[in-house]
Amino acid sequence: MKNLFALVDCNNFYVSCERVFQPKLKGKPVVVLSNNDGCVIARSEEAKALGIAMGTPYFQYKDLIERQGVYVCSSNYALYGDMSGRVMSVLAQCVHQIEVYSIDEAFLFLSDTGPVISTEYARQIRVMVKRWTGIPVSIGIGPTKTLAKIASKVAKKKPDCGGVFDITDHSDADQLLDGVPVADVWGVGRQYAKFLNHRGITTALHLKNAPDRWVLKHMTVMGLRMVLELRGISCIPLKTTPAPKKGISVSRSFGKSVEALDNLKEAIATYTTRAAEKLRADHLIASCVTVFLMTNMFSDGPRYANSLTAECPIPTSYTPDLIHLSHQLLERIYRPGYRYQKTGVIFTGLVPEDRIQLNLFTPASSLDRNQELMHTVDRINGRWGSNTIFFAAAGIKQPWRMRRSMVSPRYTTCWDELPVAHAG
DNA sequence: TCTGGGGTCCTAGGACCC
DNA sequence: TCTGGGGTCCTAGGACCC
Repeated sequence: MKNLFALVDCNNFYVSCERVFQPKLKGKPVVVLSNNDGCVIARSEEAKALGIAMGTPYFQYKDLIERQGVYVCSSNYALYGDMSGRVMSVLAQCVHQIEVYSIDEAFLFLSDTGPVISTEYARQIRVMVKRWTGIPVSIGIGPTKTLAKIASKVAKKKPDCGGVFDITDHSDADQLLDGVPVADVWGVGRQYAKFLNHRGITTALHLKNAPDRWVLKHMTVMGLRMVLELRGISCIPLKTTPAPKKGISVSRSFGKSVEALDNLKEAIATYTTRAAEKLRADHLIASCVTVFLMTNMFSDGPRYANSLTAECPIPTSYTPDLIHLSHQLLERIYRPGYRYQKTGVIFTGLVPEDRIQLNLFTPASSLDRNQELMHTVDRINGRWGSNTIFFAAAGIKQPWRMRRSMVSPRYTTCWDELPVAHAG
């Protein structure tokens, strides 16, 4: 029996989302910025051709961007998340087993008992996704996830392959792997790339042929798994049901640095509120809360970073209790006299909400009341837009809010911002 | 002036126990 | 000079992903 993986990868996903609703951006250089308009996190092909690199701070390109007329978008995750869901639901209709790997990627499992394994079928999937969502994708096929990943990169680069590349069809896969820089292998990041290059392992083929024991010693079992996958031995199975979450966190950099404890408390209350919403959406309660804060680690000036974790008296998803706890933690790590750049909250020890352990002093009825209150708040905010009801602790003016100066409308998730079609 | 956010997994080393 | 051995659990830190 033959089993294969296909990796479906949306091309320049965030840029493609913007282009679906702003067709004037087609064929033009476009970049999408991270939160706070910090760095470039997506680029159109035209922007890549101008030499704009991934992850580089926006301000470094301001001149180039102005000179070349590059169109700039602040990131709009409400839009991208919604578009992602649409792409994934099309894919789910095409195969029996799918792993949604990230906002813009999914692995499909192809076996000869399921849908037909063929580049022809993959091309049909591609056309369907484009027609139904407007998003262009590339598809790579291989005997392991790692090889499917490599194949998808080839699919993007080869002009004549129609967006689909099957590495198992390739007459000389080794020659192909020799053309792939080792840094492009899934699982090889900056540190390993430096280490490997230093030792003469510069291509995917070199890594494939590296001795097992040496790899195990220097790159742990993760490295060995990568090598075996390059050899066509599948070690990383498809995860069709998402693993239960281990943590939920919300953090943001400030639009400009913050010194006052009161402002930090507003920010922490805001992030805690958001994180608690996520908890309840997943029907979870948190046993532990961590709060962290830090100054800007890039700038000169005095630096300070700290974090503190505490256990909840009883695991909960009740926003007021969580804000109370995170404020206590913040006050304990706050030091006056620093210009803070970022703070955040992390919930861990997540358990399903129906497994709540009562303690002796908390009557069950008050928990029910709290739960009902939160449920009502979530429903109202879900219906009328987030922050229709909010906690006073989050503040109103929020001078610390992040920058998002060039954000596009929430075309698909907000009634007031639907795209408008003009006749004639 | 201006450098994202939210996750995962693995390992080494310390604490603790018998 | 010279301080057991082996297991488990937890945490911090480091690597990675998109």
